[in-house]
Amino acid sequence: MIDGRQTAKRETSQETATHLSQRAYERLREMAINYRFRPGERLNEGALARDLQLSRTPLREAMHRLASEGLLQLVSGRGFFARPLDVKEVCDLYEARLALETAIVRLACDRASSDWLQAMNSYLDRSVSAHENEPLEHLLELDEGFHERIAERTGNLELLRMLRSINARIHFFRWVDMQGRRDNTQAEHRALIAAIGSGDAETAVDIARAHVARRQDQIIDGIREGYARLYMGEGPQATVTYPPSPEDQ
Amino acid sequence: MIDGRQTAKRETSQETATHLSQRAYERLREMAINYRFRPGERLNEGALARDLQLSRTPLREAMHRLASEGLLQLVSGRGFFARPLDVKEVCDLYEARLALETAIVRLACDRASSDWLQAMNSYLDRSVSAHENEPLEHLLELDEGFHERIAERTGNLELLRMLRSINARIHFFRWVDMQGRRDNTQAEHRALIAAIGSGDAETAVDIARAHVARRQDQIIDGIREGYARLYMGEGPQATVTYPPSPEDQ
DNA sequence: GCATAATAATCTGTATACAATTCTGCGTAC
DNA sequence: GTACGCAGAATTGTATACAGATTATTATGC
Repeated sequence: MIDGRQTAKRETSQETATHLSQRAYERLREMAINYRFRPGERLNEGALARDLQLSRTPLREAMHRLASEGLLQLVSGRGFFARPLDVKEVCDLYEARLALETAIVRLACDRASSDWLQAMNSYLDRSVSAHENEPLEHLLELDEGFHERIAERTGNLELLRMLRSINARIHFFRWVDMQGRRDNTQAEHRALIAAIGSGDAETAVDIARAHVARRQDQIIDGIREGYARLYMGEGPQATVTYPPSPEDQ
Repeated sequence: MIDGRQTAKRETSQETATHLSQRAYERLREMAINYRFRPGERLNEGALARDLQLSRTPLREAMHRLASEGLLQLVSGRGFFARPLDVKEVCDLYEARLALETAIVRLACDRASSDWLQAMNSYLDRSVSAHENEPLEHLLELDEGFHERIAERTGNLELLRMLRSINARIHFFRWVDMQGRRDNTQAEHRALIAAIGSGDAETAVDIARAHVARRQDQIIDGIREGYARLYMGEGPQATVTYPPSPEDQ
């Protein structure tokens, strides 16, 4: 485990203390998304259960769900592992995101209302006011929220679900990506909303593609940078053990 | 690497003695896909565990995975439910499938090789020879296999994973759909492969769209027919209990 | 010193136990 | 006849126990 175990960032406010399995899922998900576990690290169920103050039964239930979402790996007989920094996988995810965004934007063009356009613009207004001296994490959340709102607008919960799942898995790499160039995406977001509003699907798709597309070398650079960041000043990375075969997803 | 796992087709007889949790997952997945459970039915963990001859612990782990894939529903405090026949959900799934297929076909156009084209045509040859007097289930599997092979060809494991997940969830409705019109999809499949082979993305996408697209009323008809089929000669459907709110996915 | 084998410690996968909640059936009131 | 309430039964959610497998550690040979 890389960082402090209890982040307690804002889940304390809601903390709808439902069932332990659900709580474990939420905590572990947040940790996996942000690579709080070393890539490829084996997760010790006993220790994790102690940290989260629950027993292994609900913990394992949560871990099975996360494995099913691609945020953990389950290796038969050896337990659960944090996902490794897999270049191919991240490239695939970026490509899949591009495909999803394209379809989503196209659908949104048919289904946008003037009320919705106004709401989106005011969302961007709020975002721009927060753009200076804001923690990067927050800016990224705003960006994810923007795209997920477009997906919501399609009315298609399955497309939304898939987009969210992908966003969770590339979250860390987008965060690293933003560290390098803290550029302004506002203009592109405005243009995208405008194109959607005018129902011009081709223009909207072009904007979206230019906005979300990453060249493979950019992605690889981001992963390399992320790797360095994760291990900067940390203990010996030789302790990292990779699972032999991803025979389970 | 893409197809490394057992394709969940012939594990029915003598289970490869992996872990119980995995076995429960495969069995339950097959049951859920084919609506062996009544829509909306609550699944009794004790009874299921007895039937599958295992304890509730691995069973629940499998159920959590299936819930995460949308093949079961988890309602807090009340347990797991078979997914209901939700018109909106199935329409969303068909629409998402169309979006995925579009993107997949477009990518495949760039990445098809002559060897691969030949393999696909021989796959279609084998399919056509099996087209008469074959159980519908088998024909549907051949069709799913055809589309998943195209997805494999993109090299993108995430797109393939998403397509498989969607196919699992609409499998039953496609089966019902095929019952009505046992038409020949071979010609369209041939044309699609030809278009992919010539690298003509726009034509390929058009063919794919025409091939997989379903109008909403067609989908609704299929669901209605499926409903009738599920309850034909069955007990009173008043025993079916729906979960009050899908507060978990 | 290095590789290999034997042994101890740890960990996973599963079964079982149990408390808290939910469901069921019946009785009662109106 | 319908609605409400309550006790008993059934079920879920979680903790704990334990066997088998895996990993770490020590011992041994060269």
